[in-house]
Amino acid sequence: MPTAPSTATTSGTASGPAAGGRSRRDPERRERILAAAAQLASRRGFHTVGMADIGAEAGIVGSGVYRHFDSKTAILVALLDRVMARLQEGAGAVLAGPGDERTHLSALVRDHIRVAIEDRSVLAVYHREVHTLPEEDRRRLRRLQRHYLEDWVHVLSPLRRDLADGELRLAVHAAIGAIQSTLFFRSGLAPERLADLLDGMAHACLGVEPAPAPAPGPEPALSDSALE
Amino acid sequence: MPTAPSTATTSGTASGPAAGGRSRRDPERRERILAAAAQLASRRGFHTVGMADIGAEAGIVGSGVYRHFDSKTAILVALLDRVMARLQEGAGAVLAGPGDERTHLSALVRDHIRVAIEDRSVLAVYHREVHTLPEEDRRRLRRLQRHYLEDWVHVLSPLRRDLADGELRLAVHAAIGAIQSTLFFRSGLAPERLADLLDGMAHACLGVEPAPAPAPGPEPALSDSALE
DNA sequence: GCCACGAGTGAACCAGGAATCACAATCCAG
DNA sequence: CTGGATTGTGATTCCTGGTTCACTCGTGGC
Repeated sequence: MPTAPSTATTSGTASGPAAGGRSRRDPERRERILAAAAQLASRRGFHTVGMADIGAEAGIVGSGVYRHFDSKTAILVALLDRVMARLQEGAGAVLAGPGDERTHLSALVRDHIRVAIEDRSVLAVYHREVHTLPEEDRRRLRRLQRHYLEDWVHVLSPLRRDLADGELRLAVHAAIGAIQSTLFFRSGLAPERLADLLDGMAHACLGVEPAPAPAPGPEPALSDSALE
Repeated sequence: MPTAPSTATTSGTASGPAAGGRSRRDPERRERILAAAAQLASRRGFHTVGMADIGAEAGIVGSGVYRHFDSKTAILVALLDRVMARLQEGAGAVLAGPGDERTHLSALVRDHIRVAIEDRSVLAVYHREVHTLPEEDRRRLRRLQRHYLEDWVHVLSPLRRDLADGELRLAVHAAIGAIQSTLFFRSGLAPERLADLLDGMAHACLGVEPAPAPAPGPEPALSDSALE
């Protein structure tokens, strides 16, 4: 019925302008959408959540999402790009700082753990969905990922002269695998304890004694990131 | 057009009975389908591969798959059920055998590595797709998975009296995470070397010295399983 | 040899969900 | 205060891909 469109459409649902408490027009809607997508995708898998779901979780209707993203996959790409960027920045900062290889390596480990805890769900989505991306984006992200890994290998290499190149890579993958195992189950441990244990096991995989912890900077509260 | 159905339908395509070389009617078509699904899903993600793809890879047409499986998800369930069963059988055999806790734990590690190498792609699919399953199947598989993990924890517990319950679980997850990291990249290493390194790192995560290797049974050639 | 049945095929069906559109409400600039 | 740009909405379109169906072919038992 294209005619008579004004049959109390807006007042029909309970979620009118007065619903919830948030204003209708939200300046950080885009962030909310990303958070919603990350949350839902990490729980149910990206392809099983619809635009309607994402919208609903972000406080708008499905089609409204297209005001902020060109397509569904654009959301995914934005999400994965962001988490990859976080990892890179962290690694960059570590390697730019002072210290020998061992200190650097331990700092890399700690930073990865930090991201795994803070950006838990996004990193989980990354791990599960990179390979479903369209050719181009996948290639790009994979390249970044390779660079990131190369940083680890480069630092680990002088500490493990006994390992060949492929073996170094394997060790790095395993260490990261150990860390990221925490993405897929609820340990219930306190964040600090969790981080410590992961730290120990990652170092164990790498076969390197952890360097003494550096002076901890301003400590942001650990949670599942600003995104959520 | 229900009438006049005989417009040279069969002779149209070039893929007549003489195509390929395999006989048209294949007694192990079902296995071929599972292998195809595992292969494709591990590479591109289960939801991005269509029935047509699976069929094609298995040597038949898309709709033909329904002669062997009720639905697309039925294929996935069959796949995941099978790999979970493999893990369970392995663990069952280990625990039924002789030896103390350390021997058992090392055997569990080795068996998981075996499955990770032999059933590589299926295990990868499991890891990425369990949570997309319909409620019921997911619950069932998760329960089995929990039991399997409980076996590990139960054996590890007396060897790591210093760890609390949640911490034991974390260690087990991390060890398995380290092992399964091999599912997601090509190390290029020889299978034996790969297995040895993974063995070492898994034990390192668990904080337990590996028990001496048992007498190796009849050694089946390592490859990506009979499925592929 | 013949018949029944299982496996395979191509076409058609159909649902669900991504994307589009016209319109309403809101906010901001001038 | 007012007009334009922006954000949100509901309905509509459109298309991909899973599923069904009528039919054919090859095989194995009688």
